[in-house]
Amino acid sequence: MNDSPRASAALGAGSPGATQSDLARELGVSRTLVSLALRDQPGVSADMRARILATAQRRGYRRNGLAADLATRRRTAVGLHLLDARNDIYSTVLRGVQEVVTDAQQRLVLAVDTAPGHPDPRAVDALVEANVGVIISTALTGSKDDAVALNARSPLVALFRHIAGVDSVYPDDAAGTRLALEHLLGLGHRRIAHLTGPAVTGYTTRRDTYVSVMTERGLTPEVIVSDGYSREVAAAAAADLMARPAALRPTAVMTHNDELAFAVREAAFAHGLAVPRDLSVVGYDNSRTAGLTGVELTTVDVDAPAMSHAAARAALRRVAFPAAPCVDQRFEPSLRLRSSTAAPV
Amino acid sequence: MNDSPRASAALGAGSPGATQSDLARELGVSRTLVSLALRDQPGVSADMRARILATAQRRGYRRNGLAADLATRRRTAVGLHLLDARNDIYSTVLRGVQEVVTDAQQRLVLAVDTAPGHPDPRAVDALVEANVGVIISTALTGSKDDAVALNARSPLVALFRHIAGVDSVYPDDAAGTRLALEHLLGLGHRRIAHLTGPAVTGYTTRRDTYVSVMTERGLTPEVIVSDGYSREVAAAAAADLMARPAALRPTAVMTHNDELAFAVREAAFAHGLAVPRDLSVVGYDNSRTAGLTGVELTTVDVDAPAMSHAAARAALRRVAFPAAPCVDQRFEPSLRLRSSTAAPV
DNA sequence: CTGAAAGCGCTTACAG
DNA sequence: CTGAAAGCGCTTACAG
Repeated sequence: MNDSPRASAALGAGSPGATQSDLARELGVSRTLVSLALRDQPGVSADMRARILATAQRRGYRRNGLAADLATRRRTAVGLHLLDARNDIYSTVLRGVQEVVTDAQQRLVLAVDTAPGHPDPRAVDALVEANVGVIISTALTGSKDDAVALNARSPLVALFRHIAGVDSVYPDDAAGTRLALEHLLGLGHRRIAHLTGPAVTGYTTRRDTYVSVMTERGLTPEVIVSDGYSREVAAAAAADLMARPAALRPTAVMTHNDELAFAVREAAFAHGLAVPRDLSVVGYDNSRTAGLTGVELTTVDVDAPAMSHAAARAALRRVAFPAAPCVDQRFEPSLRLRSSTAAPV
Repeated sequence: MNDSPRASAALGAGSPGATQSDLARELGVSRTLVSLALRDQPGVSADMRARILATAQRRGYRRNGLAADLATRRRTAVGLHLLDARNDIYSTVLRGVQEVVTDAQQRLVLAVDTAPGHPDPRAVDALVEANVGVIISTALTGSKDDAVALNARSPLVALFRHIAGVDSVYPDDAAGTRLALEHLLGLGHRRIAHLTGPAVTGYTTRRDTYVSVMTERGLTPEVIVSDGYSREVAAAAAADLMARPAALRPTAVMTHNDELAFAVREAAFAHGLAVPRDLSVVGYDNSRTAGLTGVELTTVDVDAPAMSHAAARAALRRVAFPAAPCVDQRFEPSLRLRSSTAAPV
């Protein structure tokens, strides 16, 4: 019952929140002194500092980080703007960002856009109202001008997208797409479709590159658009594709992300098609699920953990040095070969 | 270039942040009036209100929610304390909570405990310093006393765990475990092992029930402990189990969550065992991954989306009515039969 | 080394 | 309907 320091401290602390004023009053010193001591700033005698710290400890003092930010006129919290947390890749992002931000003892405020393709200004607004000093966004689906304008008001880190004039951490999507496509072409596929999300600005490199590569090779590109980026939403578009007669069906599908690839797989199975025998599927992201036995999705690995760490560090840097030059960090993707692809029969 | 209202608004807004004082000065009125008008409070003439709103709009005024909270001495933000965001189930929780919190126009502050089993007080402290009004925690791995003490300082909503005296939203784990076990027993399994996470207080109902049920039936329970709850960390324990000679190996494994079940599957495959022919596996959570073709994990469905919504509503209620009676919401799990279980050979 | 004053952006009584 | 004053919990010059 008494073996847990946290429990006893909490119990001893009594009701909510002693403030610096409370401590100052109890010790008969000024609030300034308390503030200085608590932050380990110079200008306090060792003796006084020790007394203040001890009292703070005993009273269970907890600093109000928000009030401190307000007084400082600094905004130190990091905002994270996610597209749809159900995608595996965003869990990875969340974890990566959280690790770095927590290490730096900073706050992480979250906003999730639930309607991808129709970016919700409320999500970003909420972050701005929460007074964050920087926003890491994986959901910059607007124009570059929009992003640059937003960046001018509230610093931005674009994750997974490159925007000149804004801190950007992103994969080389042209290279990644080529990798995937060349793999399929090398296998002998010619009817290769591309399943992508809603036609939002930004994040179009994968699609554009797909079209270019196909055209270069004298092949006909076919872009299928899903209403969203989650496997649930994409189910309809995938089902339509699989319902075609064999002659009109692609022999391979490359998707904008792994979630869409899962939708294609499920649709294929539902139509009695085997993967990769009747259909090759290659995803994009190398999410954790892609590697499970029984799934084994060939996919483009963008090293999401590394990119998330980089984005978080860029965010922290931006908060610390508002005038620092823009970060422009491009990651080279690699192809992760698994068993969802094979030569067409 | 000019078709986006957001872009033009942002561009027109100029540099960071007009405050209420700025608006008041520009209009030659008091700050009180501006504050009232902006919050749509009574006591402002329609005319004045319109002028204030228009100016706010034009200047790109953005309310500082933190300063408002400070002035009000109210804490309205919701803190979410997660165990390890990589588990599918936590993505679902995050999404569910976010939906409800966003609808209520509230802030969501996040903390993730990366070292489950060794709960990190920093994570909760960070939330408290962020001045949240309530913390939804899926990671209450301490004693009930600890939780009750914490609750006294900063309101808590226990998600996935029942703690008397604290708002709790949780599955009936005894029933869920029985469902899973009876399914395996009905299939004819007798050597059934249970894979669980680190021996932390809390979240022990599944394990305890497993032991009870096995004992009731005159069978020998065998609890295997993994160092953590993620598939990566559990790989070692799962590999040990699968490396046993067939006679000592269980014919079925029931796990504390789906992540651990995935670890068991992979270990089984790595040892040349087929699921369910050589080994039946039943998970717990019905995460999204469990339903993928090729995975098809039999698992206990706890309806995580519904529980997350309930937890978020409980949190909002607690912020609005600090003295409200405790929520105690128990969900009945159901068994989701898929193809990872079969009769032993 | 210590303290009194002013202010961050907001809201809440209290007067007029 | 409108405004002057005080305060939320903190920090930052500025004096002594």
